[in-house]
Amino acid sequence: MQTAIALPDLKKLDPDTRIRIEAAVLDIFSTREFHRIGLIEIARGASVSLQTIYKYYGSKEALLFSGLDSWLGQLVTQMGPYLQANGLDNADLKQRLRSLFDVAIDFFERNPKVMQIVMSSVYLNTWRRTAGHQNRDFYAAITRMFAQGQAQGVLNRQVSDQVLLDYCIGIVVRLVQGYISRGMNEPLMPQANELFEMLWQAIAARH
Amino acid sequence: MQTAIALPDLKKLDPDTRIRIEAAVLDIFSTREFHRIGLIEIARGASVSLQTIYKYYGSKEALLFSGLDSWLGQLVTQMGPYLQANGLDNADLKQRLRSLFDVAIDFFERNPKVMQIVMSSVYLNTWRRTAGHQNRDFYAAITRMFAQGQAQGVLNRQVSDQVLLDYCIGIVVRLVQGYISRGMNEPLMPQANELFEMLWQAIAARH
Amino acid sequence: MQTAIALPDLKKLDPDTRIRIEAAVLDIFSTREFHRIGLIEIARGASVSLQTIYKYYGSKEALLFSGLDSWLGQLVTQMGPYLQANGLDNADLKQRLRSLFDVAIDFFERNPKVMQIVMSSVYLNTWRRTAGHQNRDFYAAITRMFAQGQAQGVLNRQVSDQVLLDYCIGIVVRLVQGYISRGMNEPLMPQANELFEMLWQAIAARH
Amino acid sequence: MQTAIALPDLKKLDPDTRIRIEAAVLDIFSTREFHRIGLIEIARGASVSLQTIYKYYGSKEALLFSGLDSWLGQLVTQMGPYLQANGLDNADLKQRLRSLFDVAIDFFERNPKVMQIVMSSVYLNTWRRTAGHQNRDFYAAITRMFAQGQAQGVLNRQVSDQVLLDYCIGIVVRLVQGYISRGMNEPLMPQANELFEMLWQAIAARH
DNA sequence: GATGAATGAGATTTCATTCAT
DNA sequence: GATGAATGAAATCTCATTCAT
Repeated sequence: MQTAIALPDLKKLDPDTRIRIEAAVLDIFSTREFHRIGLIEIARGASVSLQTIYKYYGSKEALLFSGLDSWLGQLVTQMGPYLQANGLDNADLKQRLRSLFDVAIDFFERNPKVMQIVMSSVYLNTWRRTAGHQNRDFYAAITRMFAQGQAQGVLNRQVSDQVLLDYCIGIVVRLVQGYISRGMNEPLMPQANELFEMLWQAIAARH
Repeated sequence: MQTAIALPDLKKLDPDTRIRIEAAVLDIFSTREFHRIGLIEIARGASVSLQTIYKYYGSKEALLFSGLDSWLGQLVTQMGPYLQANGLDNADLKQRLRSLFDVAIDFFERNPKVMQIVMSSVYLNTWRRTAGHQNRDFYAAITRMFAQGQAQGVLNRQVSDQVLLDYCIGIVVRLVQGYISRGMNEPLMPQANELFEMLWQAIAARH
Repeated sequence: MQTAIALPDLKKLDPDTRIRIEAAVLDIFSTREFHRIGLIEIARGASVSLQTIYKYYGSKEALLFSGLDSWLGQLVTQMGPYLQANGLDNADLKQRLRSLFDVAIDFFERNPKVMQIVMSSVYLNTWRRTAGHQNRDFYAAITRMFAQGQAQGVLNRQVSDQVLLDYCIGIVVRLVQGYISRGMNEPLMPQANELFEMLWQAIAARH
Repeated sequence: MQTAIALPDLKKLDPDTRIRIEAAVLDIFSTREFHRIGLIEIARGASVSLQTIYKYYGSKEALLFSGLDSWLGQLVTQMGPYLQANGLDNADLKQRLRSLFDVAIDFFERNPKVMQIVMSSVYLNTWRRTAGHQNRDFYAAITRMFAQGQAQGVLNRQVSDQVLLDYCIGIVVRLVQGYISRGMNEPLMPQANELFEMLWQAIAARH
């Protein structure tokens, strides 16, 4: 009977304090596993008291997920322009997906700690259950995008839009993980053309 | 200064006991997050004493990774025939990859708990650091396979063999995760033809 | 190195507010142990802010002792007439002690909460260290009274005046405590004649 | 709705450990008020872990009361011979009360910390509610003793046996408190003859 | 191999006290 | 005077890990 972890009300938290806390979360949770991290460490890292953290975040898990949501929110924000577009033609779709791809790759190359957190601390399961608003909106928008692409015959119709999305996310996530675990040499952006083209081959309609 | 977790010496452990322990690990670690699971629960589930677990596995983390390694070892074993092949031609490569794809999909559909553990308990980072023997061999073998494919011009040469592998693993892992988080309705095997073809489009050489 | 708790300066506190605070202290501290009582409870009970309490009383302990001092001050006030008398003969002394006894018994029967505070919240030690003005004066006056009684041969000279006082206080306090812990049935006043006579037998000079 | 604090099961606690814990409780709780004492201090003082204390005592309050009960149990044990006597005549009763008086005075002079705990940390109210076995038995036995004394006309019949007991306890407790707060100079034992005679005058039947 | 007890660490909560507004 | 937020400290609990039997 696993319940979604409610994201706390952070509106009343001093923005500056919030920034310090989220920075500490990013810094620390990206270095070690969840259970090897003590909240006092986070508190000290953010120069706040443990109680402040508990007041606004409620629990260790909620703190982590809230932080994660915040950063991924930034990613989603950057993706916004390419998600919302309305007049949608074939060329456009590929172009927009390419932009989304670039935004994602670029985001994680500039914020590898976010992916490191996902890799070292986040339980994908629990995370998905979390009520990330941006998460929800993002999924809705991008799923719609894929569905339209299929309707127009640009994208593969043999599989569901969900599956198309899985290919994209699976590839992007793994590329970034590989980049990080190979020590962050060989950045991905320079190869973006080719990398995206491969992705596109996977999901495009085949005549 | 993160050290790899040494996999313990399980040879002396009564095989029957070991089976009970690994079954309990699979059952329990697949239900909740790592830090929400108590080892007594595992011990009771396997009808062994806590000390037996500590004696042979050494720590909670090692227990989990050891179990994971064991199951993934089964996967690798099933993949064996298609990895080792020597006389290798073009048609053959696609065929073998397809077989590997099928083995993987089939394995996770029959053992969803293994993937659930990966999703809910495993820190990908730490896991990778783990000295999984089969892991190592598997990576070596499959990387060689991709490299050969590239050498023969069957696979895309614009990117490294590592990246080709990332595409494959990223896609398979995400497909299975999606299958599970969508409630394990819509099995993947029936769509395997199309799913693999999409994957192949991504990694195949484009003329 | 235990320091006496300074009683705060309450002159500037609005008398009405002060009454409400002391009433709340009496009500609440008489129900539970000191450490089970939160100051917010007191603040709310008195309809004042926490800061008002801190401003005028300084600490939880000081608040309690200040209240206690205030009520015991009332007791001492009522005792005043019998303490100050100057022309002092034998009959007079017994009479005056009897009056003091009656005043005390009557006071605690009408204000059982005061004794309940002593029983449930007060650390006798700390309390004694407290700079209760009335306390000091009272002790001085009554000790003088006993000393005079001994000088005149009315009271037992084998022991110090301090000890005589201990007998009186010990008996009165315990009688009231018994009355309260037996549920405040069987009031003491109706038996005051006999109860005091017993006390008198203890401290009177024996020929 | 105040419930009595259940005294924990200490049978399984290593006797040596128990002694160290009770010694630490006696030492530390006698110095400061209950809420100024941290359990870690006790734990360190007894060279045990906090968890051991929680396991066997359950809470800070229970720890204190358990210790108190243990020491007062020693007092009751020493009183035993004089409480149980069966052939009971007049002279005997006074003699036995005198012995009890001596035992009590002597006990507290040798263990002033026990009384200091009562004075500085114990909430008399809560304490009384505590299920001290020895407590209960002691009260039963001594009350019976007083009742018999009244029946034989040796003790004052104008008041209840309860009240007689209150006089005795009130006097003894206050004498000891006075002894301690006057710095434990002037020991009480040398004056025991006179002190007890005064007490006896209070409770004996007057012809 | 097992069983029981002890320990250290850290999560979480409550609260006195302090500060800024 | 008041209100809201922050802090430090300590109570309490759970659990991985270790030890002794």
